[in-house]
Amino acid sequence: MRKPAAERKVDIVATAIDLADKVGPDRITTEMIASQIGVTQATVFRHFPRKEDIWHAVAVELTARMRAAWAGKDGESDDPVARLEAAIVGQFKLIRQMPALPAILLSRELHAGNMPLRMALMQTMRAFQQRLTALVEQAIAAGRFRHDLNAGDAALLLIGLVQSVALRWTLGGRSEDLVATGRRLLAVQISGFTAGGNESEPVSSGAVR
Amino acid sequence: MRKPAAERKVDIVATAIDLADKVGPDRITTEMIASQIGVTQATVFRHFPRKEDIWHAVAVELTARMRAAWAGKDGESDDPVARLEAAIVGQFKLIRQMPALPAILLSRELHAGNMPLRMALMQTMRAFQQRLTALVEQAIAAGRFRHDLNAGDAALLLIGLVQSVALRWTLGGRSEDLVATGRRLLAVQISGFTAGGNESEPVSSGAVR
DNA sequence: ATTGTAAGTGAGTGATTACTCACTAACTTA
DNA sequence: TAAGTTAGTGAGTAATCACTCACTTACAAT
Repeated sequence: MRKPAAERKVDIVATAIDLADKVGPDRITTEMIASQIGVTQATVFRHFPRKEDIWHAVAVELTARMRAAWAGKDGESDDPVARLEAAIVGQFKLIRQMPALPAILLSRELHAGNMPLRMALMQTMRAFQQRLTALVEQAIAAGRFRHDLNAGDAALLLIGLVQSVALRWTLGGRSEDLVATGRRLLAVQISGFTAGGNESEPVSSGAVR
Repeated sequence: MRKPAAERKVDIVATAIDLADKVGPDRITTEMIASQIGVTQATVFRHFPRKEDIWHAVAVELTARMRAAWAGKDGESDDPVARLEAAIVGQFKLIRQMPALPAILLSRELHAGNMPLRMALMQTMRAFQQRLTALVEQAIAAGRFRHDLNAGDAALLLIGLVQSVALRWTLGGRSEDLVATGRRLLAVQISGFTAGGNESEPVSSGAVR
């Protein structure tokens, strides 16, 4: 089946992401990609002259999805804590949907000798951090979080929460419910940020999902 | 220089760990190891018949060091919070000393098709988690942490803290001071666990290092 | 000194991999 | 329908890799 280049490129990127999950980002060969799509290996090189180019396209795709996952949704709440939760749960949902994400972001394929790409990824991370920092600041200003809380550090703890829950989920064979576990730990973390009554203030118990 | 097998094996394992940091765990070739030591490639195979055996030895070495790093030190404090801090700062110090550790623990080399090894690593992780959980429980019992804090979840947050700080340090070119950053965020995290006065209770300000 | 053993080597081998290229077949446009 | 363009292919190639093996050299014990 002959396809226009734009579609084939999408195929190749999607297949690379899929294989990254199955065999690991650095184990992917152009032959694997080709045979899974149902074309010959040479076809892959017609669309991406160097294998490295595939990874570049993958990175573009992933950063776009990550940004979309934490961006404000349509029916945005005016409660900063709820928005904070939404941004983080969004990441969990994205990872559940694309389990290869952590492995790809950490892979040498994207980092080794690829400064520009590396910088682009780190910038995306930093953007996420800034978004979280801003939300924490709003929560502090609204009196929902303690005033002595450092917003930047709190944001780093939240990012760590996402990373570590995702990591444990991946290494643990993905048996547990990523979003549920993430939500549970997020509640614990947030209760530590919360001002005044420490008494297990329930965190946005709404039926999300 | 001819060496007894025991020493050469140590050489090879140490070189593998060193190279894992420089080029990445999955990029290491037996030729790299050999030439860095100053022997021929065939020599490597005399001591480790299969490359996989090298990774097995590396894993044994690493898990031993990790356990040592969180184990109770000699002059053990009786304050559970101080011991908690010591266990975690110990991990930061270990990673500073062996920066390849995170990369190796996450590498496919150690996970792909190596169930027993995978299980052993996860058991080490679980042991760390249990140690932290126990310490958190003690801190709660001692009235230092909130009573409504779930010890297991708190331990997971602390592990996430270690993982994410180490990760950011690695990806960020190791420019910042890992132990200092780790200590700072640990203080923020612990202040969220702390009972009663939330007012930035300073965390074990002693001159540690 | 002789001999047995353990460490090291040189020179391979087959498998895998990214990448090339001359050529063909399928769509598109005139 | 003729001509041009774009996607796809078959058959390579050079490089790299883990691994092998017959052989040599260093060392220790007798």
